[in-house]
Formats: sequence, C-alpha cells, structure tokens
Amino acid sequence: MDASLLTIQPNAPEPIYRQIVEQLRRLIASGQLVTGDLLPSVRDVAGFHAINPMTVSRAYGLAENEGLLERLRGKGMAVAATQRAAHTQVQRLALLEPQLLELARHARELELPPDPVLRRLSKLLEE
Amino acid sequence: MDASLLTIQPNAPEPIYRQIVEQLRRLIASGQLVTGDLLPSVRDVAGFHAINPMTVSRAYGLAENEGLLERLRGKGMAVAATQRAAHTQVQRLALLEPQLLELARHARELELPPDPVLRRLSKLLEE
DNA sequence: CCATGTGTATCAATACAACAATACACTAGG
DNA sequence: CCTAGTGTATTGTTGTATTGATACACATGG
Repeated sequence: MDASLLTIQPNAPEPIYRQIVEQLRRLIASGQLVTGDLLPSVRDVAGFHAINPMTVSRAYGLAENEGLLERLRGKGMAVAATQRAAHTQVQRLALLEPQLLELARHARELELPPDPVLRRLSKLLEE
Repeated sequence: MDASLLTIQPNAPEPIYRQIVEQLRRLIASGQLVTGDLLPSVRDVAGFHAINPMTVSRAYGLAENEGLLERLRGKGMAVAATQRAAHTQVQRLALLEPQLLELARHARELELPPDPVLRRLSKLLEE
C-alpha cells in the first residue's frame, strides 16, 4: 500500500486533490482497493510526489465525505466498510459515461465515422 | 452563421473561452467551417449565451494566434485562408488522441475489459 | 459625416489551488 | 509513560485563472 499507488500529474488542468479522489473512486470500484485496506499516509504521499500534505488531506477528507474512506484515529485512512465489494461491470461502466459522452460529441464535431475511433481506442485498451 | 453554432456549458469545469477555441478547431478540421466563413460577432455570441463579450473576444484572439481565424477589420472574424481544406481522417483522429488516452487509463483503473467500453461508445457514436 | 457595427486593451473583482508553518488530538508500540 | 506515527484545523501567502465593466480605435454603409 505504498505511495506509488497514486498517479499524479501536477501540470494537468484538473486540481491535484480531485485527481486523487477520482482515482480512489475507480480503484475501489474495481476492487484493487477493498474494505479495510490502509491507504498511504498523507505525509508519505506528499513526500513521494513532492506536494503539500494538506492537499492530500483535503482529498482524503472529500473521499471520506463521499463514504469511500473512513478515518481510523491514530492509524490513518482505510477503505470504508460500506464499500463491500467491487462494483459490477455495469456500475463501473457508468463511471465512464460522462467521458464517453464528451468523446462522442467531439467525434461528431469532427465528423469522424465510428469505425476509426473505435479501432484506435481498441488499440489503446489492449496495452 | 448565427450564434447558435457554438455550444457552451457555463457550468463545465473547462473555461468558456477554451470551450469555444476547441470547438472551432474541430468545426474547421471537419470542414463544417471553411476558409472565408464569417463568424458570429462577439456581441451576438455573448448575448445569445448570456456571457461576457470579452470572454468571446479572448477565444477569438487565441484562435487567431493559432492561425485558425483571421481578423477582417470592421467586419469581424473569419476562418483563415491558411485553413485550405478539411483535414484528413487521420489528422482529425489525432485531435481526439489525448481524450482517448485518458479514457483508456481510466478504463484500466476500473479494470474494465475493452469489449463493454467499445460497445457503449459505439452506441453513442451512432446517435 | 455619422451612426452602427466590428474587435480589444485595460483594469478590477473574484475565486481557486497549492503551499507553508504551526499546533493539536489521537493511537499504537516499545 | 513516551515516542513516533496517524489526520486535521488554522492562518496566511502566493500565483494564477476566469470573468466582468468600461472605454477606445477602427471600418462599413448610408
């Protein structure tokens, strides 16, 4: 459960704290993180990625509000007990829906036929 | 060439001026806008979408810097002469590449197999 | 000429993200 | 007990991004 679990892009337009929350949501939904798993400490994550501990704390706090994580006083943050099991495939696919919609809209503005888009994505998904 | 050509989502995280630039890029790449086409005036767009004229002007200015548009003094903005023709399919697909990469990364974090993702996208692309 | 239409330079207001430096409450383990 | 490890509240600062209000320069067309 080390700090390298999280991928952070400091230059992305999306703020760091939200990158962390979204990533946790997906890792939990897929079952890569399960109930009880202890997360890396805010200081570990901050040190590893050279960011501010409070930024990580903010992300953890938001994840707790959403019910993704729970706080174990003195120990750290863990995946919440309410997250019993990995989501079904349908539920996980639903998390991708907004992105899929936006992609489809852009493809339409580009007047791209479905086929080349699907083929390119298929290629990327296999790596 | 009226102001309804552009779609704007004021509540999206992406800033309005960038929504406009990106959209222009795609409409020009696809040939829906061709060299010489006159764009709706900043005040028309601003009035129609209830946003500030300066926000539209900023978008037009950026698009001009990129060579997408050119300024016809006293008349308005038009699609630049350097944009001779619609891009090839390969070029247009390249504009989607960053979004496709991010989508693939998220699908991997969700441990979603390629098939359901591709099927859902295929459905959305046909509408 | 002048009324009306362009785009835009300038300045201000606001919000947000991230950082920094503390200090605090809590717990596990020696 | 006490040290070292949790997360977090607080305060302040910095940098940046976005949007807005206003005034201006310019060109067109009657």
